[in-house]
Amino acid sequence: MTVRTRFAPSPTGYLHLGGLRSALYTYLFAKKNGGTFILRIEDTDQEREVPGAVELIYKSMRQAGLFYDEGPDVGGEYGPYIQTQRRDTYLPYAMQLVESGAAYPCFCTKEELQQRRDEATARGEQWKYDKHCLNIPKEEALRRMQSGEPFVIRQNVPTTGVASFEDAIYGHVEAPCDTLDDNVLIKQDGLPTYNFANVIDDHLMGITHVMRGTEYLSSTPKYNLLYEALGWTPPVYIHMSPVMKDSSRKLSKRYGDPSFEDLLSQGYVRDAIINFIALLGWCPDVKKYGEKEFFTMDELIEAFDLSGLSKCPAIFNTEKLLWFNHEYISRMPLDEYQKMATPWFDKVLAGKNMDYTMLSTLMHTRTEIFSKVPEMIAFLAELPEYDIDIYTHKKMKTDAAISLKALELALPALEAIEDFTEENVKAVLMDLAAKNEMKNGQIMWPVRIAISGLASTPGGATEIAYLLGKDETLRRIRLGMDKLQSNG
RNA sequence: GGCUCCUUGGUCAAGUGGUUAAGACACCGCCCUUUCACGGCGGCUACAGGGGUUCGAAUCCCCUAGGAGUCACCA
Repeated sequence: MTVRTRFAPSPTGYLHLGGLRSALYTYLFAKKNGGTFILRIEDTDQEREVPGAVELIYKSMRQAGLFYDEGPDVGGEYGPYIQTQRRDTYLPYAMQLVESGAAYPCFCTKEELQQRRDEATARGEQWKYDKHCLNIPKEEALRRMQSGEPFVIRQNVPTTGVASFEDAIYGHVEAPCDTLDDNVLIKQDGLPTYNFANVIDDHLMGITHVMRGTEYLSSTPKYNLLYEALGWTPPVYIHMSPVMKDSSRKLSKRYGDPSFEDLLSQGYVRDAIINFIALLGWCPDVKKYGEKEFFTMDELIEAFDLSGLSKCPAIFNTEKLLWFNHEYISRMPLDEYQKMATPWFDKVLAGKNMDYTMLSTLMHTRTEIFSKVPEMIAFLAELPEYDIDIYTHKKMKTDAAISLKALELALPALEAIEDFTEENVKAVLMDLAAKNEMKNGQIMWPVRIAISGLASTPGGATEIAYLLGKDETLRRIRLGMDKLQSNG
């Protein structure tokens, strides 16, 4: 049997991280088994549809590297892959169920339902559809449907017994039928609800493995009843635990939690996000992969196995993502780094004519996330205000007096350099330390403080001096000397 | 509230009756070093609680507690 899986989002906005992870696992499972990965758009709720969301999904999937074999914009033999474009396929199946008694038309208005629901609530009862319209004789019901009276079609769930299914992760799951409601299958607007569309489309599209979030765990027994009534074999169900913001809240845009797009624009790199997300709720077989935690997409495909999926919700924690991001950035080739970093450099250094290649070598292994780059290098554009206390450093054996001396020595020495390269600056300053019997740090530390104004910087004194250029370096050293003198 | 599912350190997690209960991130030391970062070494912290079953339980069963999901003409 060829594996066919699908990712079936509804176009209500951006691709959130929970959705991204579901899509990733579904993709990995298909590819691992040499199967087909399908994208299907579930847009049966026309009111919730957000304009442009479908295109956003296509774009995000590609950015994430999740290439589907079949889908609305790539075609396939089982299309269309947008449910509203399949609107006529659902009713005949619903009528087949009506015919067999597994479903029935319902003419109750929303107002009537609301009233009965309120009454039930007032009596302290749990509301469930009361099968009111199940009592209408079939001929009368058909006549009313044909006469144009508004109707919906409801699933006729048995009142006794249990409904169940087998889940690849959670095992046997069952629910007493009397706790299950007669859900609407076909809405008044003629479109199916998720409860019906997922069954019909998964079957029609030949989906062998249904992978989705655990929010469907408790309604899946009902779906199996539908498969049964239709005489179809249910797919293998694989329910995936959610991604949480904290122990009690799911990740959601409503609370400002980042989407995949947001993460990218903040300067997280794609492969780091994918690697991190993959390991959030799934663990590769330790026997085969040991402590390995860096995986390319191909390696994820190779390693993916359902037995590594976790049953419990995982909290999305940016600390580790940040670490992955740092690692991925450090490992990328320098030129690639420079290409990615340039727009961020430009935010504070545009027009400064700075050596971006040199800057890149300094920032390359120090960049955790690109959005932090501008503030890390802002001191190059403008010397920040600083307190002379930072000239004092115990380990470097520096204080204000030594620092002043160091700057006094450094100024003419640097001034004398013709070709102001990093190597030359370094040679001069090291030489200075040696000749004056000072520790390297006693020269380097004060110079770096004077030209950066910061206790810690990407790169040391010599690299920064080179980046700033001779004039600016000398200007900042003089400023430092002034500061030290006036406070001394 | 009913139903369903879940519960190993702060976080991600390994573990499927016998382990000194891995590893990673974070955090804290120390080393390296012209700062920071990187790197190296070391440290801290966990089986939700209570009952069983068993020679032996994080692993099996029950109860309690906590959490999540669901109970729409949303998906």
